[in-house]
Amino acid sequence: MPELPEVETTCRGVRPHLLGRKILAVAVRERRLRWPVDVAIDRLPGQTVHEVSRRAKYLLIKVDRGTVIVHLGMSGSLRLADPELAVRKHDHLLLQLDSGLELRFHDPRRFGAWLWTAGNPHQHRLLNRLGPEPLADGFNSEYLRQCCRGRKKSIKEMLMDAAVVVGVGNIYASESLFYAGIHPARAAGRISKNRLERLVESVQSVLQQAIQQGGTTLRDFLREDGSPGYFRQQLAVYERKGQPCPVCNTPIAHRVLGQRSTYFCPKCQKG
DNA sequence: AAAACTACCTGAGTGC
DNA sequence: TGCACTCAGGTAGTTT
Repeated sequence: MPELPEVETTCRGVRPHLLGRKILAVAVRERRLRWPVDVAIDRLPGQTVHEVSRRAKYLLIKVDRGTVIVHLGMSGSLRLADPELAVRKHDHLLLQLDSGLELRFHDPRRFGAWLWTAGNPHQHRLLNRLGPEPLADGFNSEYLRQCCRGRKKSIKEMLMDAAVVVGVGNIYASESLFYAGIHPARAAGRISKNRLERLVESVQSVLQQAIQQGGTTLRDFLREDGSPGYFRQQLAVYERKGQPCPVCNTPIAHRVLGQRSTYFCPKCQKG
């Protein structure tokens, strides 16, 4: 589930527990994540955390000799736990801190990642071709128009393309298009400037509201203290097939787009 | 260049 | 109760 709001929530949640803390010990209980856990992670003990930030859906934890790059994948979550607490199934990685707490990475599907770079993390091959942050100035209607010009791909797939804009996954793509009144299957190149402008605003307001609610918990996502995100209650269309549109009461429709479940209101999102 | 599709993995839910 | 099956939030990599 983790899309931008969930990763941002995690980032804000773990940051105060990590900043300035020294890592005392590391236990890699399962190395087989999306890629094998980088062996540099085993050498974290003794290093101090200097910065915790987010780029796209990646968490960046800067320590003495480089940066840990964490991705939550589809089912990952980070949690601060009392080390005495029993380790759960799928707790793949444990970082013992000098505060007495332990950072635990839990990821049933193992699509997450723990990578390392000694240099500038933004130059890392997984990060250096990413599009702008949706909540930054670089993501605006003029930019989006350039991206969409001449493209036949659906606007929803476009929003989910990290080279166009980062952090917008399957849930927030459907939600944003609903608020912009744009049909998710519409060819990206055939949307007017005004409507793209409205889409930029929708993406930003949906993400901001989701961050305020601590993200969306559908199945796996939990915050650093184990609590869920509360944005699920605010979802207008996602996973609401057949239920009334919050605006016009028309039953929400569902179809597959780019092999992903897509939800929309057939009346509010005609064009 | 862009679009289409595959792969990675576990668990929840459904239908027989 | 059990088995077979489908589906799920991400995204790099390969093929068309």
